[in-house]
Amino acid sequence: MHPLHQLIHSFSPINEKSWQQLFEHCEELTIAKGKNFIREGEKEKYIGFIMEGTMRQYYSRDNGEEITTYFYFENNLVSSYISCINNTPSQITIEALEKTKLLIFNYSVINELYNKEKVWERFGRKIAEYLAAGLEERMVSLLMDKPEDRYKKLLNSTNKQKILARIPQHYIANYLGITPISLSRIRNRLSKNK
Amino acid sequence: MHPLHQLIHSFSPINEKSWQQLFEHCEELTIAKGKNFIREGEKEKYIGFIMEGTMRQYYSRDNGEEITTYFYFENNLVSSYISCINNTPSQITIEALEKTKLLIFNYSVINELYNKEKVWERFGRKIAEYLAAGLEERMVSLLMDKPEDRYKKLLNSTNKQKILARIPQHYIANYLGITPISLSRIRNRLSKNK
DNA sequence: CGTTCAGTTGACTAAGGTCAATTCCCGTGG
DNA sequence: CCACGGGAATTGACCTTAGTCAACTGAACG
Repeated sequence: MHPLHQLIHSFSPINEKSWQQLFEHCEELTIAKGKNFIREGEKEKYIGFIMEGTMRQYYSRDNGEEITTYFYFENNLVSSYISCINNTPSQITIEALEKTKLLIFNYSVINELYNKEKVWERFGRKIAEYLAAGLEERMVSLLMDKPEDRYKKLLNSTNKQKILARIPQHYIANYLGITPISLSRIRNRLSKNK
Repeated sequence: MHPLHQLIHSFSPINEKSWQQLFEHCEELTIAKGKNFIREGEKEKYIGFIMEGTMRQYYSRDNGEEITTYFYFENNLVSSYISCINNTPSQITIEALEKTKLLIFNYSVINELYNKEKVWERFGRKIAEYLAAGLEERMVSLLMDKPEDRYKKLLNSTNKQKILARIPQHYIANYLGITPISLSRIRNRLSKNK
């Protein structure tokens, strides 16, 4: 089973025939380190599935400062999901942190599948629910935990290895909502206290 | 058209017959000021639709401190959505800030409708997408904006009237991620600077 | 080698948190 | 109708912690 088919299947059982309807519209795309998959302001809506590589998603402030909000690894779906569902220009940019191989398809394809078959509609629901649950957890952590606690949680997360090994520290910092300098101090503090 | 039917219809067109399948499982419930609709740890999953009243949703810390994460008004759906979709005990409590009239139904009802009809599955998708978009916006604001900015955004929001008029300030404060004392100072600062 | 950029460290600033006292508001009961 | 009680909001003094700015180190890469 194709890894993307497998991922989709884990949300909503999709048989081979239905899967082909998506797969026939997929293309491969390789993005070099430092290049973008999706750019802020863009209207073309693509969904990507990471075969190999690492990406980061960020918002830009007026002054050009970048605020990282997410990291993606192998077997993750990447896209400016909000801009797809609201049909608005993307507010985010998604950049490859290493050379990244993607399987991509246009959002309009998935949208048509939503119309065609109930199992695809269910897939859309499950994905959105999964996303909402993740966002809620993240939001609550930002409200309830101190930066230091959030860093500790990250150290205990299942993605720990991947994140710490493959993501530069200053991106992790603003993913946690703090400055790189501050994260450096937190790490210093933690290493001394035990 | 029943106000709940109307709300559902705005997400996914649902005809009278389909609507009745939900409506026949609805009950009315009135909750007195200060009483809870949903309690932390609870497993029974109900969805409510506010006919009249105001509610607030909060998480509890170990030390008993409450962190308010959302407010609900007339025509809003209220529930521990995450616990419904993950089928886990609720982490949140939803409390009536005034005497509140609800129309309620069990999540299992909606879940069966998801199985029965595609239009209901679509409704589920749209609701989840709507929720995800709202959560993302909120999360980004917590990452990018200073508390003062978040308060200013609240002052410009469409819900401004409702929130400021009907919600005690100390709940607004921790909705913004700050202490009531801090919010008081921010208000003071803003009133002096113009 | 030197250039570059990530990460650390130090000195200082700013802003929110904490604790405590005070005032304000509002509903209740005498 | 007024006095009282209690919670909400404000204010002041002080503390803690993250932000800012700048200097320095060190590793990566041409």
